[in-house]
Amino acid sequence: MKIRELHGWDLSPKEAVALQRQLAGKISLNKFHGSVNLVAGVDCAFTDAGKTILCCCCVVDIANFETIETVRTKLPVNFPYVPGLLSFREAPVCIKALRLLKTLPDAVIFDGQGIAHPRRLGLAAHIGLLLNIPTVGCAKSRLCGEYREPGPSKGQSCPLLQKGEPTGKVLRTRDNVRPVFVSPGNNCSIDDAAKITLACCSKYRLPEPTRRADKLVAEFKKNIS
DNA sequence: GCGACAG
DNA sequence: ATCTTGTCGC
Repeated sequence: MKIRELHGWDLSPKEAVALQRQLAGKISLNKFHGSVNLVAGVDCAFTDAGKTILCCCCVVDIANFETIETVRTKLPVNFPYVPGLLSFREAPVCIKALRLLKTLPDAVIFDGQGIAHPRRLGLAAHIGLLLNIPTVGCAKSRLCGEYREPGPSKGQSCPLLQKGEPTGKVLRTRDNVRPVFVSPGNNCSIDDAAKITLACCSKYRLPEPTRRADKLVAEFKKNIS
C-alpha cells in the first residue's frame, strides 16, 4: 500500500515530544463510514541484542478469518524505548512493512495505543496520519488514563478517561480474561475502534490480525537467531 | 521528591 | 520487548 511521509524519524527525544504535540492536532476522530472486511495487524520483535527490530503484518478477512497476505521486514533500531515515544522506535519498520503489502486493507490494528496517550499521539495515531484508512491501537496494558473494571463477559467495556475526557475503551475481548486497551489512531471514532477490534476477535484475547502478526514475528525471529 | 510508565 | 519451565485451569 502507498504511504506518504510527513517527516524524518531521526530525532532526539525532546524533538520527538515537540513533534507529537504538533501532530496531535491533525488527528481525525470522525465516525468512519465504510465497511471493514480486510484488517491488517502489525507487530514487532527485537533480536541482535536489541539492535535490530523485526516487523510483520498480516491481513485478515474478518468474514471468515482467513489470512489474505503476510509480509515481514527488519530495520536497525534507531531510538530507545521511552514510555510515550514508542512510535519513534517502532513506526519506521511498521511503515516499511505496510508498504510491502499488495493488499489494501480497510483498517489497521497496532499493538499499542492510539490517542490514549499523554499527548494524544500513540503509535496507531502517529502512523494513522500517514494513511487514509482507520487505524486502531489495541494495547495489552495501560499507558495512561483512568477506568473502572469492565464486566466479565466478552464485549463489555468501560471508558478510558484522561482528565475526564474519553480517549478509548477498556474492552473485554473474551469471557473472564484481562481486558485490552483500545483507542482510535486516526480516521475513526472511539466506538469505531472498539467495534473494529471486537469484530476481529474470535477465540483469543487479542484480535486475529495482531495475534497472527505476533506469531509471524516470533517465527521470523526464530529463523534469524 | 515519589510513583507510573504501550513495547 | 527480552531472559525462561513447569504448571494450574477451562
